[in-house]
Amino acid sequence: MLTIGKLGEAAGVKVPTIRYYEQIGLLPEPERSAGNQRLYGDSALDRLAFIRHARELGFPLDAIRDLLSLSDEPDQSCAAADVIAKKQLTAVKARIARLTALKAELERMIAQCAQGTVADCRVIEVLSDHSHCAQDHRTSGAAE
Amino acid sequence: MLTIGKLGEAAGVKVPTIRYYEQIGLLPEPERSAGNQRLYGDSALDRLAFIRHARELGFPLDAIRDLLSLSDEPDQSCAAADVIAKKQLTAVKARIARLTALKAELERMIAQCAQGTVADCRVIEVLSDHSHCAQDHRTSGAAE
DNA sequence: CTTGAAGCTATAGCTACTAGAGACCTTACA
DNA sequence: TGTAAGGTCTCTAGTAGCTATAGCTTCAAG
Repeated sequence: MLTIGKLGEAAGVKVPTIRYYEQIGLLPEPERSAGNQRLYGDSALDRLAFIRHARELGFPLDAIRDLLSLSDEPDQSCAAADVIAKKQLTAVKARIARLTALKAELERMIAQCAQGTVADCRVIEVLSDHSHCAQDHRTSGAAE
Repeated sequence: MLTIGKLGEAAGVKVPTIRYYEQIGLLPEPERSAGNQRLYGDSALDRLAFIRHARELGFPLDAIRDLLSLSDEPDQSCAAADVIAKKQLTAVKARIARLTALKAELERMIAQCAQGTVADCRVIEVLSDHSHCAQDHRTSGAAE
């Protein structure tokens, strides 16, 4: 049996975050010790690790909730989980594309920024001029 | 003179967001019409475009505030702006690396997810197992 | 048996917006 | 000149996903 601190350490999740996940119903209420402290078994660790990795993959908590409900009822079709994963993959690809363009923009900004005064510095100028925009700059509004 | 709606359209920023930026002091209070509606000149458009692009580049509002204060006093050294941009570049690079690893993970998940029941589906298994983690998975905690 | 770390609840705060209510202004057209 | 549509006004509250604080209790080591 793990205390909340040990569980958090094992899963790489901060203690208040675990309590938050319990509060919003992502984690079930655990057993308590005689002194009212939470005690977790291995299944809680698995579940929390699942949540953590899904968060790192960019899944919103609602999607994670869906995925967990699938695993809680394992006779359902896999198609639903597959749909969620594919949707996330699309979003991840879009983010990579956008960040790559932004990286180029930042690099150009830094290259143009001589070590003079701000008056000579193009960082600000570059950022206020639309004509410098990278292509995908306007097709954004995605889940950030 | 632009109304707030035209300004938002020109800069690609929603109207409530402009009012929000004014509220937190990123934009100065503009002139008003006889009927108390905001009226903006070109300098407001430049400033808002700057903010928008900086946001898209991933700068937090605090960093943008710093950059704006630099451009408001253009005799200062450019070094500060350069430092901010470089810091952002590092963060952007890290995010790209992480997302690329995550993309591979999702692709493998989808490939492994046969169209059977969840019991056969490895989506959840992959996500709860640390040993499947990509390398940089643990070096995160970055600005998301 | 004491001390210090870890845990408890509850509430408030954070970033960067977004949405809604209900009133007012502006403009285009008849 | 009237009116109707749609833009704008202020204000408040809500969103996601946590994080921080206060003030208390419990646990484990020495």
